[in-house]
Amino acid sequence: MTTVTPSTAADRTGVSIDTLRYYEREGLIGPIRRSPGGRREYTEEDLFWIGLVTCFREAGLGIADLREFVALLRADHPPQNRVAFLRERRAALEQRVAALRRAMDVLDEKIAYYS
Amino acid sequence: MTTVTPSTAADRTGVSIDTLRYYEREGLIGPIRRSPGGRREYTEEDLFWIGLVTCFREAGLGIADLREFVALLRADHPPQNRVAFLRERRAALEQRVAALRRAMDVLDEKIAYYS
DNA sequence: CTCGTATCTGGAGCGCGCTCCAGGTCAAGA
DNA sequence: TCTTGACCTGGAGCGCGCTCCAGATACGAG
Repeated sequence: MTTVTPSTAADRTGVSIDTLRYYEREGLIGPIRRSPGGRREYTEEDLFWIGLVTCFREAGLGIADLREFVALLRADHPPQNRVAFLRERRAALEQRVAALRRAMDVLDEKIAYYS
Repeated sequence: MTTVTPSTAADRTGVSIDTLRYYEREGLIGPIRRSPGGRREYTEEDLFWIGLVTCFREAGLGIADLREFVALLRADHPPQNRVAFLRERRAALEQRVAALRRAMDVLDEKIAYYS
């Protein structure tokens, strides 16, 4: 399996090495495989997963949310609450979109007023 | 002019008294008028403005952004950059909406997969 | 006037999400 | 072999946005 060094992983995901280690400590990614010498070796799957985490972070989900999300999506988890949890998260994101729309409406009004 | 005590202002805006004072210190609201004894007296305009600030905070704008926003909207400001600034903020909010949509798409995919 | 509650100020403390640092290890090139 | 630079760990530090606290003052009800 072809793997990649920490600095390359950082370059390719846009996430700093420190943050990658932080995410791993927090259980959001990995655990990442190690070389005989103890260095991390990121697989393509790892990079993909980091992309998912980044996507959710950019959407404003907190570390604790993501930890729960990860735990739920890891294959070994009993699937019972999965869909409910996912729907709940989706609804929360919709709330955030609504808040953004309200703010944008205010801005539009001000823009119209000053134009 | 009818005014309102700090605790009433907090109740009506949903913002804690401490946070109201914090916002005032940071220049996001007020300065709030004082009674002879030194207590704050919030006018209806103050409450309305607090609502605006809250709206933007909920949309994820930072304190520094809001300070700039407030400075720009306060009547005495030269109007030259106003509209540009507002449009810029609007674009930033649109970016955030886009990030949320990406995350929601991922969730939808997972929901479909597990349903 | 007294009591109790609300409010005042300045400043400390906190949770989050990184970010940085010291001191040491590993590994590729000259 | 020696040097150089990427990487390791554990832990400290930081900026943000509150939130809480101590000690003092204001003020309405009885």
